[in-house]
Amino acid sequence: MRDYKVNKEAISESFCAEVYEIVRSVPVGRVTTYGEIAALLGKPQCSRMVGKALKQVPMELDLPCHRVVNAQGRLVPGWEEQRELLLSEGVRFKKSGCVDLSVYRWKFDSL
DNA sequence: CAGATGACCGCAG
DNA sequence: TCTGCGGCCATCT
Repeated sequence: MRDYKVNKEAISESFCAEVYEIVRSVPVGRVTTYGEIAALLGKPQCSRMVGKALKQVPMELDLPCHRVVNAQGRLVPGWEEQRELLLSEGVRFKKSGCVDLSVYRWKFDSL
């Protein structure tokens, strides 16, 4: 509790703030991609920043960052728990271990 | 300004 | 499925 400078690369607050809002709006049983979020932010080519932002997201925010996958329907490398979390929400995987984006891809149009 | 990094994207073999 | 390549953008050193 001395300092909260846990941020290593602290990207723009407005950027991560937008990401948080979007990810937090993802309903259960649905997933979204980094490119989608980046596009909603007005920067479809800035998908990398989205991933970096999610990485620095504290779990205290209760963000379902596990519902965010890449455009290939693949999950986060090194995070095996993500698959279990999605399974618990009713998300099915292909035999390859990828999410069926054609079914679970969520569009930010509910708000 | 230049170089390095990253939970990306798409293509090719 | 995996690996390599180049490209994109933001941030750090």
